[in-house]
Amino acid sequence: MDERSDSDLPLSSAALHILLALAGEDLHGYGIMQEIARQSEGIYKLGPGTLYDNLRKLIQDGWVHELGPRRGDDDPRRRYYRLTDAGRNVLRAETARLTQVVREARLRLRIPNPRRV
Amino acid sequence: MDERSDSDLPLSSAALHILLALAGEDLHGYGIMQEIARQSEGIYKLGPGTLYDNLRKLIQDGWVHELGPRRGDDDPRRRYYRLTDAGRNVLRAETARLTQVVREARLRLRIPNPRRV
DNA sequence: GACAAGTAACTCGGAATCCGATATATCTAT
DNA sequence: ATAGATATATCGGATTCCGAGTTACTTGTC
Repeated sequence: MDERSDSDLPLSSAALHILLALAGEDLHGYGIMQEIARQSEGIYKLGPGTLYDNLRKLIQDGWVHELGPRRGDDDPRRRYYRLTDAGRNVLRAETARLTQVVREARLRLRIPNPRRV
Repeated sequence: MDERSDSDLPLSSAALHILLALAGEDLHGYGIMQEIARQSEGIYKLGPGTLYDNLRKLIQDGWVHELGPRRGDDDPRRRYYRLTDAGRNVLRAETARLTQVVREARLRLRIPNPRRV
């Protein structure tokens, strides 16, 4: 079980949220922005600058790859992106790391652990 | 229930870890670096550049304040820092936010929730 | 007492990242 | 036909990161 993508951690908030959005389904750029806003209930918003900067880097690192436009009646302007296996792995590693961080924070802040998360 | 420090979120990794380190006890700069390395088991390391950049900003924002050197046999070079109430509040808010992020990630990655965190 | 290693605070400047304003064009509904 | 939402993308200033380096003190050990 190769678990060490640790040198890539921690992910920036932008990268984390993009990977998280793509973990559910393939999305195009605009869709990623909407999905992130939806998931975070508007707390975390990401503009086009940050999105495309990050998308470029994520592709370069091999964590995301571009699918191009879909066939069918889909809007042909859309360019879809998909999480790679490597991308899924870093997201998994970052989730594990954040779990520890949250646990530590709960301990220090005396916030009781939820019975069910 | 005033819960909205949301505009300050998300915290950068550096800020989060500094606040987290200080949530346990007052620490001096060097001690913060060590505590962070310890907490993350060496995964996340923070050099002096990032530390002091962030410390300056955290103080400016009123989330941390400086205590100065301690009396007694303590190393007189040490300058201690303490988390303010406001700092504790943002840390609490960020913890809540990250809890959601982790939950969402577990869902999407099909990682089962732990019975006890 | 001399020496080394570790502790401690802090600066510097290049690199990376953020991020909104802006541009351009297309699609959808009235 | 028009308006508003959808969609991709760039640009450049601002912010942040971050390690190398600087200075100096403390705590050993020989």
